[in-house]
Amino acid sequence: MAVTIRDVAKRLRLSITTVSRALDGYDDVSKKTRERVIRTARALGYVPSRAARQLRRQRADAIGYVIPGQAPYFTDPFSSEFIAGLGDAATSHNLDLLISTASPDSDAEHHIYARWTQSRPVDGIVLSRLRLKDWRAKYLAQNDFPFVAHGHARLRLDFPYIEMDSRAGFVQLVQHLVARGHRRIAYIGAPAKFTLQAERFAGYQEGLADANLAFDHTLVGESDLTRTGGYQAAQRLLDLNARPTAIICVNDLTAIGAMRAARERGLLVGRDLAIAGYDGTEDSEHTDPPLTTLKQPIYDTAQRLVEMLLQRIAGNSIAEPHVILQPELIVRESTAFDIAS
Amino acid sequence: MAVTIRDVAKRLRLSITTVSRALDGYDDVSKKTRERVIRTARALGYVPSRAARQLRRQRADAIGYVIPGQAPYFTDPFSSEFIAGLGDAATSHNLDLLISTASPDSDAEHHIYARWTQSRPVDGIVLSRLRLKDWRAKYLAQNDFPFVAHGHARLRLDFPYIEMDSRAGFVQLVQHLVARGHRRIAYIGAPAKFTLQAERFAGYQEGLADANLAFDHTLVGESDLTRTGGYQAAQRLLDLNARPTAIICVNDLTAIGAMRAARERGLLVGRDLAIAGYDGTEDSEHTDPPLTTLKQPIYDTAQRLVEMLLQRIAGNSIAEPHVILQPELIVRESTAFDIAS
DNA sequence: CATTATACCCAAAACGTTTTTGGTGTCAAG
DNA sequence: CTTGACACCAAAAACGTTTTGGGTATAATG
Repeated sequence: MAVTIRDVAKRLRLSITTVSRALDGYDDVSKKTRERVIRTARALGYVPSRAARQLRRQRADAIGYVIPGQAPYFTDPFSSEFIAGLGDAATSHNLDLLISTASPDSDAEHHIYARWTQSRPVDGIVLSRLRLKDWRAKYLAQNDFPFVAHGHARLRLDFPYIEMDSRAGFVQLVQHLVARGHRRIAYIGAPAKFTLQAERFAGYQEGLADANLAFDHTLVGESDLTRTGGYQAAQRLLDLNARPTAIICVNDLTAIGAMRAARERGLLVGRDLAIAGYDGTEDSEHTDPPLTTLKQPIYDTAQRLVEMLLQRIAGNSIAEPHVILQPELIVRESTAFDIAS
Repeated sequence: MAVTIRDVAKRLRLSITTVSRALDGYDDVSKKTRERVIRTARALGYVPSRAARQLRRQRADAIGYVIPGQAPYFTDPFSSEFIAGLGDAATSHNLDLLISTASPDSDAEHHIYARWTQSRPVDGIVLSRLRLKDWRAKYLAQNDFPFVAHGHARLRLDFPYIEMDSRAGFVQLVQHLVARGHRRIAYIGAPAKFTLQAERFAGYQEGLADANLAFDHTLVGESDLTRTGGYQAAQRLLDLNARPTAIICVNDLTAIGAMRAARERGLLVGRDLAIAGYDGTEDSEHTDPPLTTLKQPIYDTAQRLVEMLLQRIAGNSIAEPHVILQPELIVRESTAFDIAS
């Protein structure tokens, strides 16, 4: 059996009250006793029981995150970098991080949020990959449950979030391609329900309009944000009679899949066809050729979100509750060369 | 405030005992009462408090996993697929999954294991990427804390694990390369402390011996299991006077980095240089050219490990406590062609 | 000497469950 | 009528903390 506060108290012939208060640094216990307590507590290897503390304090000292996994491709570098950021921030604040997986709008997803808000194993939740009408945000707001999000929703709700101005990013990306001589620029997006798709697609269209290029819906494909999704969508685009000379992809994984489709058709990416992605994951540095991308600070964002969430849980007002960051355009060889139009 | 068991009892004019036992399906409460209880419990939205239950039952209904993260490259596809497997298995058993990150043998790592074993927010722990003398396995075994592992250690310890016979896999891989005409086959490994390195390196050497090829230590490089690590190690190998014609990499990420180094030197992977990896991640399908690899069932292994861990926690003996699986050699273009030796 | 201030410490309640132990009422058998 | 069995229910203890509301010395002050 683990050593409890009672054991420490008994050993020192003190009350458990005093031990508790000594360890918590209250000033109504003498310096000498406090030191004695701390010393023997450490000697005995005493660590407070999490469950007991939670029960008494009515908080869990834990935060939760549900990976938006989609069988059979869970392995999204965005998620894993995001989780690393959450995890590191959590441990540095002495919190636990609870992880679950559920595909968007599934029963499992509903179930996990219900459980987490009722049974309260977590004090707050981090949301990512928001949807336009995000039931999670609605539900959590309704139940007054603390949460923060990466990205925002199209709802009349006020919650703290960090968002990338990916719209501006994609405008910039289109500009870049136009400057390289591209006129037929395709776009491979994500399902329409995701906010990120709305933003990025709007940026793509705005970029076209700015350059006086007509929007052509046959040049728009859809991916499920995986490599395979990008591969499939690109196959269709590249088999068009009037093939695009450039493809902008909603994320790096999609772009990696698209590059493969291009290679299979004997196209040299960078020369015959430009491809660009979004996220700036480590993947993008090592593709052939290295991938032009819009980089977002995933790890740092995750950390900052945890800080915001903690403020939210503590009931403090947040200095800057709506953060908007600019993605950084990183031009690499996949779009580096002029195209003969 | 959340609704407690007391509220349900009061509403029904029953004791909390009866409510508790009714909900847990004991047979000393009449069918009629049980149904009434269940109905109003649901109507009131009652969910047992996790903390209270944990405290009373002396278990957490949660398992823990520490991601072997290494700043600044956390984004390991192995980990994220592994986590997805753990997460899905956990939710399907109504468990929570606690995640933390720590780099191997760091203070943070010691700290987290101490906390988890003492403060008991988890009932058991899943280990991965074992080390030859793994202090974690030693520590957990000493403290009689339930754990299972992916891979095993070189210690006199008996714990349940699932392991790949990567040694045999690498022998097979060398054979494959030899059959393609390769004679100078290099190897990029991981730090020596990892079991996986010992296994795979041994397989590489054994394969050479089987083919009567001399072992040449200059053909051995070391990576930190990341793309960048592979890139750097491959640079050295490819700048040798007597350059290898094939490079076997300890994992897919390393191989992806090595491919980049090859491209930068104008070498066509598959024709001028063969490269192979290990893991069979989705990455490997989409590289240029697609990567030959040894595939291991990461997701399924994670799920199975959770099952084993639950048996361990319940104190049951495990039918098959030491599982050894064969990785599957997937030959793709990166090693597909004969080399002119 | 009585009073107050100060410094330290403690008993007990509370958090929300589960489990142990025992109690009451009904009915059938002796 | 007594006894035992059975079905149902409840009181209370326990899990290990934190917090509330004192309490007791000792020293300083009037």
